Amino acid sequence: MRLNRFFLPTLREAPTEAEVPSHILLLRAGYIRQLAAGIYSYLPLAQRSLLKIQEIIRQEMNAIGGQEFYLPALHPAELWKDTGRWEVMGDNMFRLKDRWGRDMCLGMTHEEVFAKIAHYEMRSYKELPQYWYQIQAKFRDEPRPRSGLLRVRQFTMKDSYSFDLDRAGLDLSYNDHYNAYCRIFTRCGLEFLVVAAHSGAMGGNQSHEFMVKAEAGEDWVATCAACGYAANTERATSRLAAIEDEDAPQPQPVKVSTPGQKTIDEISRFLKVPGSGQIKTLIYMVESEPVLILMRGDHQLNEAKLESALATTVFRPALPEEIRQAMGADAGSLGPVGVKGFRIIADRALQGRKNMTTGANEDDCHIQGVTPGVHFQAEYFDLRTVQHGEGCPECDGILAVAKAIEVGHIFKLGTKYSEALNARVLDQAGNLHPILMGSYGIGVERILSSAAELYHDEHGMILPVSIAPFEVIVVPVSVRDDDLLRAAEDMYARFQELGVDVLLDDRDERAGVKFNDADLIGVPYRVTLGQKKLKAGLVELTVRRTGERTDIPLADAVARVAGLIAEQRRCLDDRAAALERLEGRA
RNA sequence: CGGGACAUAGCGCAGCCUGGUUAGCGCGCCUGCCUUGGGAGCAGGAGGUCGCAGGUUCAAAUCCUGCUGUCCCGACCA
Repeated sequence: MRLNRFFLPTLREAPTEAEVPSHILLLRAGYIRQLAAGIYSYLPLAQRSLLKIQEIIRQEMNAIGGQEFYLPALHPAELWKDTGRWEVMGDNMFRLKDRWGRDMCLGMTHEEVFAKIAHYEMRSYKELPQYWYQIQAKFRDEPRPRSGLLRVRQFTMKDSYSFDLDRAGLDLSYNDHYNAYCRIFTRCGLEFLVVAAHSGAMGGNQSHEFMVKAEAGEDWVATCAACGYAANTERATSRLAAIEDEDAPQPQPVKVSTPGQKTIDEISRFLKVPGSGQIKTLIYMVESEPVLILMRGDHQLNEAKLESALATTVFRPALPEEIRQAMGADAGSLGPVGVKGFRIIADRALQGRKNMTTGANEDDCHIQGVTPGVHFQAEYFDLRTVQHGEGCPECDGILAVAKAIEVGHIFKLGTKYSEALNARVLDQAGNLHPILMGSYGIGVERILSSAAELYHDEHGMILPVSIAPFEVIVVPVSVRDDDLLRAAEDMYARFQELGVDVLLDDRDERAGVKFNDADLIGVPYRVTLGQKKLKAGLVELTVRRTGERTDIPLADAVARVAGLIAEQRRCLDDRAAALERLEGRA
């Protein structure tokens, strides 16, 4: 491509609406422009990069036997009503009506549509397993789009679905996808980690997320450097230091006056009791019934874990009026002792504790000497969010908690959708079985954004060669010098002959402008042609990642750079292949 | 949905508090000269419904009300 005719609207300054590095860079480098909140146009640079990412995904999906489909983005409501997700998805779903007033929606994901096809067409276990995938736009009316392409309302997802007769088959399908995903992200040049994850609204019972550590991420992952334990904090557990409580001085709790003291910290100071010696009482409305949730004072409730414990998604923190009506006191003076008629669930960290402090259900009063199991009964679950620096649950190591971007997520769905949509096959014995499904997603734009987050400097992006929109840029420092221009044109033509994605900066601009643009858009290699060196038969090669510059003979420049690019690609491919051996499953 | 902020030229901003004739600045853009190894220099020029709609006023970018849009902080997900 000739830059002279290429649409490259680079910005010298960062637009104010952008805060995270990838957003700023993608805007500045002329990759994207915003159309509305969370809706972006992809300009030629972005499109080139995204197509390369999609091609890598295609190759790896095809390699495990995946078959590419292309399903509608526009769905009839009935399909989603059949699985109950018409209601479950709530305001996150874009809804519309057709001219006859029929309810329609834009697809948020495609379990329903694929399962429907399976329902119509799959009859026998002999047809299984199947891996079906597509690369398609998804629509989600996010409450808060943000961070450029990281959280948007329309995005491109590679979604695949596996169909198996039984559990063992699903396990194999899941592993195939697990391995394919490792290869995909590796070939895209990302450093990533795989973590145990919460299944959420998707249903199913096992899932992993593929995470790229980055400040701009919206997820938190807990990892142990010692044993490799890794989990989303929605799932992560940790080893807590044991606490030896003294026996309470009296058999019954004692009420104390705590005027104006509401928070855990205030009580700590006022009563000289650390947060770990207190019971924090939260009231949630669960399917419109108040439920008491008890946490150790210094611990945080994790709503994803609460969802698992309650086995419902219909809950929310109670409003102040609801709290007063249920408990007879305001938040800040609540406790489980003497409460009747409400469900009480408690975090496991309270099990075996004694002589604790909590609210008395009377404003400005607390009680001390409370022992779980003696002064109140509760159902125990793991409900707390792990904290940085706590002990690893699987070894003697220490957990680190870091922010991360979710680039992929794989689920074992089971039969939720196949049962709802009646996708069944006959087994060998002639019995009907609902098909076991798996669901596997990759956020295509998030790969690009993650790369930009991971690899940039003050000059711009430094994209991996496998996903960079161009592999090399040829820069004659002046196009008014015929010799330079001719040499550059010649080099450009020879790169093209070799199938290298080459950009020729034939703009009549000063060298500095060209260098800055090349740096900004993140082209991995730059060949600079200047008068002096050219007379000596030399050109300059600059490696974007390292900034390293070397003079090389004009005569071998093309072969040399093409070789470097191929070597870089091979390096990523080799790493992907090595992963496969490591897992040894696919 | 709760909380906070912003909206003036393509981008970044000033002006608004304390209303007043032609709304400025930097970058970018166009023309010419000059320059050509890290966003140069000189001269000239184009470009604005001051987010929208009402209101107050002799007079509104400026004050008031409503709306819309965008961003940021909390609950959802690729």
